[in-house]
Amino acid sequence: MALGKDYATQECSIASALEVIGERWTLLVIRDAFYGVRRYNDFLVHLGIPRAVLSARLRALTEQGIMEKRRYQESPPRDEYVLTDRGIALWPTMRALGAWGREQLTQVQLRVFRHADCGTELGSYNECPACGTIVPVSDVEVLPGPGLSRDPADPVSRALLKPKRLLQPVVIDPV
Amino acid sequence: MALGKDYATQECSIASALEVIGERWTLLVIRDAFYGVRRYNDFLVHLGIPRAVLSARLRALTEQGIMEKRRYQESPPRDEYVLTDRGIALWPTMRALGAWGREQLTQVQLRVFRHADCGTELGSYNECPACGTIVPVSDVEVLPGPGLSRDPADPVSRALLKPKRLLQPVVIDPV
DNA sequence: GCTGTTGGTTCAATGACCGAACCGACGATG
DNA sequence: CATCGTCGGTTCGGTCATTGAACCAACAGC
Repeated sequence: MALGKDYATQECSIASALEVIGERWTLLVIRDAFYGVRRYNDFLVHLGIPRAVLSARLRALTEQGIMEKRRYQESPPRDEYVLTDRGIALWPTMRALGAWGREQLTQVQLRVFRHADCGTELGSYNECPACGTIVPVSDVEVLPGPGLSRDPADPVSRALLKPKRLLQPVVIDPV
Repeated sequence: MALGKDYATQECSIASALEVIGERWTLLVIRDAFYGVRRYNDFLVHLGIPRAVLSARLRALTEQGIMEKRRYQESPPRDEYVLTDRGIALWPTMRALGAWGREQLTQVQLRVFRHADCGTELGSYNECPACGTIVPVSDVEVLPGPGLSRDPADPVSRALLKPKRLLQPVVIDPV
């Protein structure tokens, strides 16, 4: 999108949202960010996205305040991209979309989301059936579901097989 | 999308979902369908979408079982497009996306969603705070919010100013 | 000095989207 | 019965976005 052409005239918050996150790859970049991917190269190998497109998407997301570019070491200068509060607010959308995809399309559970405090699997509204509360993103634990392949090719997918909290940086182990 | 190129290898229900509904215009067509738009021409004037793209999207959505093409009169033969159960299952996603757009981007409430039974405004999980239940799509009433313009140009937008239930066909009054 | 890693940019080719024009089936009008 | 208008499309040339490969710069380590 980012054409503003017609979406802008829609008078609809869904259209406004799609202006910002509706382009190809954008939501997958955000999904990876929730899973703890932060570095350019990790997005690259995990998504198989063209470099130019990744650059463009990260720049757009940064400009729109959904991600933040952060220097994590000088010399050599290295930056990482992390979700801002605005980006984190997309979690319910991600969950709803993922739940729809699983129920209506794949029929296989690829990932499980649990309440880190009590280990209970979350409902599709991110509520914990045991605690009766909506679980904040930082208390959500992701682990591979029964349908996920056990030995993926790329190192990022391999690192994501370990259970971990959302947003916590993924740890790529050396070859 | 519909390229299947890389999304297919993602092992992720979000990616699968985006394969199907991630293309430009697709989610806006579905949004209109929730609002009761059913006919080719009404989608056309309300969205300002190119005709060829609308045809392609409706065909794809029909093939994927998200919408259904239904003959509503013979002579002249006229069809309408309505959401199937699979399409209706997208409602939580639409709500989540719309809520994010409103809270994080537009800051203006363009539409209000109420529980038709009791008139209470719904939360962003489609729950009725008064009744304490998740409200099914057919019991949701849409009405224009404070931010919506009162005299839109196209007849479909004008017809949508009347409060109505989701999925109930929109009534276009003659010029 | 050479090589490898990270984080990019540039470029030609392909594919998607756009807007305008056209088309066929039919009803209504005169 | 000729013409006009509506509805639901298809076709087509031009433009814009995406793709994949190549290139580049900064730096670390050997």
